[in-house]
Amino acid sequence: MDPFRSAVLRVVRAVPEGRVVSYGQVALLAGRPGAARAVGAVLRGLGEADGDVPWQRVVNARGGISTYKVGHGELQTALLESEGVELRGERVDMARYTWWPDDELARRMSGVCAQPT
DNA sequence: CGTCTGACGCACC
DNA sequence: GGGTGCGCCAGAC
Repeated sequence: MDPFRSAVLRVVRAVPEGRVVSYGQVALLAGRPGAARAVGAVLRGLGEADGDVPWQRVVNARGGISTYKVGHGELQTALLESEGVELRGERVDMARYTWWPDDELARRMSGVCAQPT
């Protein structure tokens, strides 16, 4: 009942363990390029029923942990490290951990998943 | 409708 | 590297 929210959760759920994506990336993959802030708003509203959404794999474009602003920075960092993502200071090495769906997966996500060249 | 807000991003300085 | 400003989208009033 909320296309945007559904698309966001679908994309985030597709991110593999040990990999990360940025808010802007999620927005793009969800079919709303530019709606990075709105993605954060969706994740901010996650509840108990969304326990299968790996929100910790979403960081900002520079690999920074944005959840410190809402008091979840320590938790997110711990969760990421527990799945093998190394943090340099308070940031993730995006060149090394960023995930993009391959064509096959993109097809399965049945959305507007244009992959940047 | 108009305004404000923010788990953002980018161009600048 | 840090800091500022502005545009962005979706929601809440």
